[in-house]
Amino acid sequence: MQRPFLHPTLEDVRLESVLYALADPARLAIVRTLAFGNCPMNCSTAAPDNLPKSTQSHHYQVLREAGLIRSERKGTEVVNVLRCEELDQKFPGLIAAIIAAAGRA
Amino acid sequence: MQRPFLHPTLEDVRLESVLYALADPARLAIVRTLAFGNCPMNCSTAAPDNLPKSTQSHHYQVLREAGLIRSERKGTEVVNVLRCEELDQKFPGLIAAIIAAAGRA
DNA sequence: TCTTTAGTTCAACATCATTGAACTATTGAA
DNA sequence: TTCAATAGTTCAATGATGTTGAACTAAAGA
Repeated sequence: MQRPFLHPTLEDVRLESVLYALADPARLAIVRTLAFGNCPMNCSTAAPDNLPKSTQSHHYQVLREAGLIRSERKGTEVVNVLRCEELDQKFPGLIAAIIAAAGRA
Repeated sequence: MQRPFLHPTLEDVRLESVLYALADPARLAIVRTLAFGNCPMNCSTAAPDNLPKSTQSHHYQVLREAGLIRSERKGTEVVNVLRCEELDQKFPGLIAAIIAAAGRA
């Protein structure tokens, strides 16, 4: 058994970390894919193509530690979901506005 | 006469750059101060205390190039305003959500 | 047990941020 | 005018971060 992932509590989620995490094009793309897919998705599926696995892994870690996603091991995969309801409770309208804004690029 | 500041057109403003600019605590503080002051404000006034001038200058450049603020020289000062109406046109609700979210920290 | 799959960790290198020191432009006073 | 003060800018050095190939691990399936 591998050690489980650590996720910040909603209280510990910081706005700066959320913005920082979403300021990267690859991570923003992952979040959009999770948002529109609205179901758990493994890492490679939600990530942009041609992104090296080690880079992918790093980006998921940043998203997780910022509190944007929740990850869980399922067999050989890691499945991820957006923590949107929680985040919207803490930062009303923020994630929705960012995802909408990302749609215009 | 010093060379004038360059500001991206609204069209050239990229979401990633906006998020990146606001992911820094000092820059977020500057933006909040400009938002609540709702009038042109010089650099030192809007910046957090004890921030070295060269660092300040760097942060204003990042905010300017991201399209968040508009700067103009007035005598020995540089006065800055938030480009909020413009930004809200391009990214509806985004800046408002971020400023509101920043208020809860 | 062996192989495949999916992801992680490590280490090296590249890129970027911070800031002291020197500089510039403008203003106001003498 | 000249001089000093004010407000920012630029440069260069250092420190902190991001990216990624290579080696590794854990689970699943043949």
